[in-house]
Amino acid sequence: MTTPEVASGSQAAAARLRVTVPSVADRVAAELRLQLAEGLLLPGARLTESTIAEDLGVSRNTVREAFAELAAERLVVRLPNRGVFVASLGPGDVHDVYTVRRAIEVSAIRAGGAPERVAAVRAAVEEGKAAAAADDEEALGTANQHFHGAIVALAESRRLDTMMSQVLAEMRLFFHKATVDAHFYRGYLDDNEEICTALEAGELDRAGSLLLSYLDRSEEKQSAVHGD
Amino acid sequence: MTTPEVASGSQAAAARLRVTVPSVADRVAAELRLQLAEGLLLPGARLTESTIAEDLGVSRNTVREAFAELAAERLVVRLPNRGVFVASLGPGDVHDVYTVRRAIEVSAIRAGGAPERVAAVRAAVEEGKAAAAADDEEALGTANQHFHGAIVALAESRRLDTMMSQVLAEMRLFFHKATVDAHFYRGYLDDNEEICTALEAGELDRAGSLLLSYLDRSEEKQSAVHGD
DNA sequence: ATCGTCGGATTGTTGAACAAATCGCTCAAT
DNA sequence: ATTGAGCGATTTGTTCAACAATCCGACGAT
Repeated sequence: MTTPEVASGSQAAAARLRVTVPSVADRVAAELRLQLAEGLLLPGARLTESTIAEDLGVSRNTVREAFAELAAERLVVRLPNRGVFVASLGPGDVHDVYTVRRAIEVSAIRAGGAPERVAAVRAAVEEGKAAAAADDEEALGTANQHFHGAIVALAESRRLDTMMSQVLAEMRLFFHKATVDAHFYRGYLDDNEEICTALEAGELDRAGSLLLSYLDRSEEKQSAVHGD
Repeated sequence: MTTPEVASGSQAAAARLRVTVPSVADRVAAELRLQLAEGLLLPGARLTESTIAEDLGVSRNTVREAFAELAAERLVVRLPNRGVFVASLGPGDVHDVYTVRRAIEVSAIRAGGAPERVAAVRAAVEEGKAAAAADDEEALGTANQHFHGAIVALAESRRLDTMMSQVLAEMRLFFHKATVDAHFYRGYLDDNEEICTALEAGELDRAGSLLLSYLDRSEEKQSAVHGD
């Protein structure tokens, strides 16, 4: 075979197995992603190429490539000739994001999944309960994300997985405002539990409906926080 | 306001209204996308930076940025230190792509849509019929894509729209093989018709089920063509 | 207050350079 | 015959410096 085994079915595995050091651009992107998630860079903030290049000790061109990555993930917006800014989501975007989540998550749960995938969902539920018992709001938030990530993972679709994680990354951008209410996720614990048991019982349609109603309620709350 | 109206709800409109010449990198990416769609660049083919830079009369760095765009869209795969190659999808990817389509399209049609959006779906159906009458296989294919694009558009979600067009772009990559059978789409005309009328009648669940079965059959055919 | 104009700062793009990695080949050793 | 080391050519990854184009804010004229 003259062409290397590019993509194809085994690409995911190959990419995962391949021993490769992430490029500098990738590491810059990762660093920025981190700062984004930590709320160090607030929505609307400007990212100046030269500044970041100096701060991270890399070339401006490399920063540029990193920006391209982040822009593709919608974490950042590029205004031609004006610069890149941390994406800020308005009410319309909140609805849009939830529309995507409804599509992805409901579809995944409706199709069910292998037992070990279902077990992963259960694990996320327990993780949430533990976090609640420990009064660890931070852990509660990540547990919630694990829960929804596990639901998408039911579909065993590489593309759906990345779409979901991108959407979750987008949401983290404005969660920093939302979590002023410390008990934000607490109310969803029972939802998750109920959805999970329905899933385990094979009542997929019911699980889907529950999930759907959860997402609707969640969207409503988020919209409220976001001055709709 | 110190920060420019970045993103937020009105970003889509702003981006659409803004008078901006696409950057050189964008134009390079567009050109490559075109060649990809035309089948000029076959899956597995290598894209050498310097060659393309010369051919299009741009800098190698600019080509690099274009590659980043295409890689984000999965049209191209980047193998570290080895180069970028036209993505080639294996049987697993076919299933994956259809999983995404099921999620997006079914979700969109189940939620229904504004009358003018439904009308757009109808228009795509008629477009397909006209193409069939004219024996224009090319037009038949694009009409089919318009149909499914219109279905997703029902949801009025910017993100779902771009996800769908990316998936369709991915599919075009291996449609070049699939369309050896000239009557490929012909059989789907009746499906589209039926789905559309169900949609117009407000029978959303039925429309969803029909669409789902269509996608399953379509996947099966594609998998068969792709040496499963 | 509104409207040009001008200067500074930042982005977009280029071209050249160099280290590092990969590939294909030769050639010797087993 | 196969393996493996070595080597040269090619290509990618990254940096740097430069320049045009664009944008922003301030300043000044009306």
